[in-house]
Amino acid sequence: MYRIGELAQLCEVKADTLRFYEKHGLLSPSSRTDSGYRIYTEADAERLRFILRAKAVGFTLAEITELLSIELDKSNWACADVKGMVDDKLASVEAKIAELNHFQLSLQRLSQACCGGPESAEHCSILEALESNTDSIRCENDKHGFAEHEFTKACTDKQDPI
Amino acid sequence: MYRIGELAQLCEVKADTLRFYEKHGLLSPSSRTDSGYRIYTEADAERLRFILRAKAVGFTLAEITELLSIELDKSNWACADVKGMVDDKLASVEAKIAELNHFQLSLQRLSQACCGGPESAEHCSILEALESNTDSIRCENDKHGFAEHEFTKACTDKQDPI
DNA sequence: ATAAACCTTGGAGTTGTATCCAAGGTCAAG
DNA sequence: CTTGACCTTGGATACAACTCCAAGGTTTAT
Repeated sequence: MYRIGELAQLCEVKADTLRFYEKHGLLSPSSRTDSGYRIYTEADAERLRFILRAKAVGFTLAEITELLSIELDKSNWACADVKGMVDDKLASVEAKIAELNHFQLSLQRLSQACCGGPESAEHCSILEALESNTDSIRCENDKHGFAEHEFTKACTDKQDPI
Repeated sequence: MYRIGELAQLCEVKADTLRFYEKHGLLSPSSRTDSGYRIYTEADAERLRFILRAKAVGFTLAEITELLSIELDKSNWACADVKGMVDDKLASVEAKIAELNHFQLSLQRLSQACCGGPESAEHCSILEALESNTDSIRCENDKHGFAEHEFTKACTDKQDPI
C-alpha cells in the first residue's frame, strides 16, 4: 500500500504524473483513505510499471491505454492484435528515424561547408544555402577576404565528401 | 505580388500557415490592399522559401526566427554563430535519433518474440515482456498449446539474435 | 446583379505529456 | 498545539506547429 508520493518516488515519476494518469484513465488507485488520500496497492504499482515499460519502448499514452485493455482481457485478443500494435509502432518509429536521418545529413553538410570562425557571416555558406534552393553547398573558402593561410584550413580540412 | 492564396499555392503551404507565420513574426506581407488583403512581394516569397528550407533541415520556428534575424543583419554576426546553431541542432537531432533507435531495437525484439498468429494473447510474449522487468524476452514457442507443427514456425524462424 | 471564390478577424481546437498553482485539508513529531 | 510535510481539487500553463471555424467583407466572372 502506497500513498501517491510513495508510489511516485518508488517508480521515479512525479505525483502529478500519477494524478494525470488517473485523469486519463490509465491508472486509478484501488482505494482511498477516509480523508480522501489515494491508496495504491502492489497491483497498482505493477500496472504503473507496465505503463512505464510501454512508454520506454515508445508507445504513447493512448496506445498504452489500448495495451492495458488488452492486458486485462487477454483471452479475447489474439497475438496478431498485439504484434500488430508493435509493428505499427515500429513502422512509425522507423519513419521518424528516416526523417531525422535526413535532417542529420543536411545539417552535417551545412556544418561542413562553414568555417565556423569569427569572420562576418556575410559570406556564410550556411546562410547562402538557406537563401537558394541549390542542393549543393559551396564551401566558403576564400570568400571571407582574409589572408588565405589564416582561415581556409577548417574548410579544406572538411572537404571530404560524406 | 501575390495574394495570400497565391503565395500559399506557390510554396505549397496553407494560407492559414502564412497567417500563423505572420502572427509569430516570421513573415509579414510587405503591404495590404485598400480593402485589407495581404500583398506579398517576391522578397516576401524568398523569405518564405528561406523559412521552408530551414524547416526542411529540422529547425523549429523559434530557431528560424533567430536565423532570420541573423540573415537580416549578417555583418553583425560571425560564422561561428551560425555554425553553432547548426551544430546544436545536429546534436539534438542525433540525440533524438539515438532515442528512437532504442525504441526501434526494443520493438524489433518484441515483434520477433511474438508469433503474431490468431492464438489467444494469454501467452503473448509481448505482453509478458511488458509485465515483467526482464530485459530478455522469451519466445512464445509452445506456449499456445496448439499442435507444434502448426504454430511454431514463425517464432523459430526469427530466433536469430539481433 | 448575383454567385462563386476569395479574403478578413479573433479565437478555439488538436496532439502529447505533463507541470504548476492556489486554497485548503490531514497527519506525525516534538 | 503548532509546525512542516504531505495530501486534496480544479484549472491554468507550457511546448510546437498548425488547423479550423464563424461571421462577415471583396473580387471576379457570367
